[in-house]
Amino acid sequence: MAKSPQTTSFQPLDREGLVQRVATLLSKAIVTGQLAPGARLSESVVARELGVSRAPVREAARLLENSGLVTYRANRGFFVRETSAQALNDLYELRMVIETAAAQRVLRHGLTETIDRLAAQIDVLHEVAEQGADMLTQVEADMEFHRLLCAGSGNPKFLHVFEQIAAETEFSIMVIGRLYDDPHKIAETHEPIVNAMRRGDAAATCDALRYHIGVAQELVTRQFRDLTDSSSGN
Amino acid sequence: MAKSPQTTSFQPLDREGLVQRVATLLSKAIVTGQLAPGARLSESVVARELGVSRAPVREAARLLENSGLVTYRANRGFFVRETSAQALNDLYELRMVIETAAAQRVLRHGLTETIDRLAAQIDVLHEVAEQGADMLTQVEADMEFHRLLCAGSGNPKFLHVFEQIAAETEFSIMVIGRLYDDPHKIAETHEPIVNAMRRGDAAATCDALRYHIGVAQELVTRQFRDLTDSSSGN
DNA sequence: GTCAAGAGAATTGTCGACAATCGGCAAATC
DNA sequence: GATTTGCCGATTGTCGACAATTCTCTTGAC
Repeated sequence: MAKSPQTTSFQPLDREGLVQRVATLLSKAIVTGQLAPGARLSESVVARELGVSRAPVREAARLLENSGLVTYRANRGFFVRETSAQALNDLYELRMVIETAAAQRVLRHGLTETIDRLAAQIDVLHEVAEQGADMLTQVEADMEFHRLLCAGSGNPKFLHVFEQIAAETEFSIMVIGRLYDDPHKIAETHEPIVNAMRRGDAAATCDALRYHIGVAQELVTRQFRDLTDSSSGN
Repeated sequence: MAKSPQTTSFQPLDREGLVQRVATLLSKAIVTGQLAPGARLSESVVARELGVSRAPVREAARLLENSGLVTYRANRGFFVRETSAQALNDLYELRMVIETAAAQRVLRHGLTETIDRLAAQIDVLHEVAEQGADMLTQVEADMEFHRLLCAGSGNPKFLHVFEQIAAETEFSIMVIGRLYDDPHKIAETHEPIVNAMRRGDAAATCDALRYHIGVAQELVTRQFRDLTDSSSGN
C-alpha cells in the first residue's frame, strides 16, 4: 500500500511557521525570567525586536495565553502573568487530579509500554543529574516524565490538559529555582511511582503520585511565599 | 471606594470586542450543526459574510481551536473538527475526572454555597423542561449545572479545564440530538448528586456523578456509533 | 495642595494588499 | 497507460497603515 518513491532518509525539515517560533522564544523568555511577571508584552516592541510584523507576535501571544503564561486585557494588551501562592497550589492540585487519573488509566488498560517509557525517563533524569546540566534541562527532563505519563494514558484529552498547564508548571519551578539542589534525589523520587505501577497496584500508584507531587507543591508554594514576603517590604 | 457617576441601570454594552463576537457566532454555528464536521472554515468567506476583515476571524478561529471545535492545519486553514466515538468517550472520561475532583473539593472545604447554587440550577432545569424550551436552551441549562460545580469548587483551574471542553461537550450533545426526549428526567438525574453532597457523603457523591456522566457517555457514544454506521453505507 | 478636565503620546483593534504556499489538473515523458 | 512535471487558481501568511482606545502629563480651578 505505502509506496516509497525515494529511499533517501530525508527528514521533513522544520516547516514550523513564524508564529510557532515567536511563541517558543517568548515562552522561553518568560520561563527563564527574562520577562518579569506583570511586565507588559508590547506587540510593537516585540515585533520590532524580532524584526517581524505585529500579526505573528499577536498570534503567538494568544497561544501563550492558553498556556497560562500571559494574560490578555481588552484594549490593554498582553502581560506576563503574575502568580500567587494560591494559584500555584491550585495548579499542583490539578496536576494531582490529572496525573493520578492518567496513571489509573494506564493500569486499567494494561499499558505496559507506557510504564517502560517512564522507567527509561528516570534513567534520563539520572543521566542529566550526572552531567550536572543546567536547571532548565533538568526541569524539562522532569516535566517530560509527567508528560509521558499523560501521553501514555491512552486518552489524548489528558495530555491536552497537561500541555495547557505544562508551561505554567515549568514557570513555577523556575521561579523557585532552588528545587534542584540534589538532582539525583529528584530522580529517585520518581521511582516509587513506576515501581507501584509495575506491581499493578492502583492504590499505591495513586499514593506515590500524590506524595511526589505533594512534596513539590509544598516546596514550591512555601518557597514562593517566602520570596514574596521578603520582597513585600520594598 | 467605587463611585457610581450614574445611577441609571446601563449595562456595559458589548465592549467585548469583535473577536469575541465572531467566536461566539462561529461557535453557535458549529454547535447547532450549521457547519458540518470536516467543513472548511475559510477565513475570507467568513470575513466577507460577516462584513469584517480576516484578522478578527482568524483570531476567533484560534480561540475555537482551543475549545476543540476546529482544527488548524498549517497553510491549509481551519476545519470544523470531526469527532469519533472514541473521542467522545475520552471527553466524558475527562469530565468524570474533573467533576468528581471538583465535587470532592466542595465537600472537603465545606462550600455549602456551591451546593445551594447547584440545587437552584436543578430548579432551572425543571422550569426549562416545563416551558418546553428548544434543545439548545436545555443543553445550556444542563451545562450550566456542571459549570457551576467546577466554578464553585474553589479551584479556578478546574473551571478553566471545564471551559476548554465545554464547547465540545455541547457539540457532542447537539450532534446526538435525541438525548432530551424527556427533559424532566434529565433534571431529576441531577438530584442524587446534590443530595449526596448535602449529606457530605464524598463516596456517594462520586458514585452519583460517575453514574450521571456515565449514562450520558453511554448514550452519546452509542448514538454516535449508530449515526456513523448508518451513514457509512452512502 | 488636591482634584478634575483636557490635550497629546503611545498602544491596541481592524483593515486591505501583497507574497508564500498548497491542492489539483493537464501536458509531457518513459 | 502510469508516473512525473509544470502550471494555475485559491487560500493562508505576513505586512504596513489607519482608526479607536487607553494612558500620561500638563493645565487650571477650587
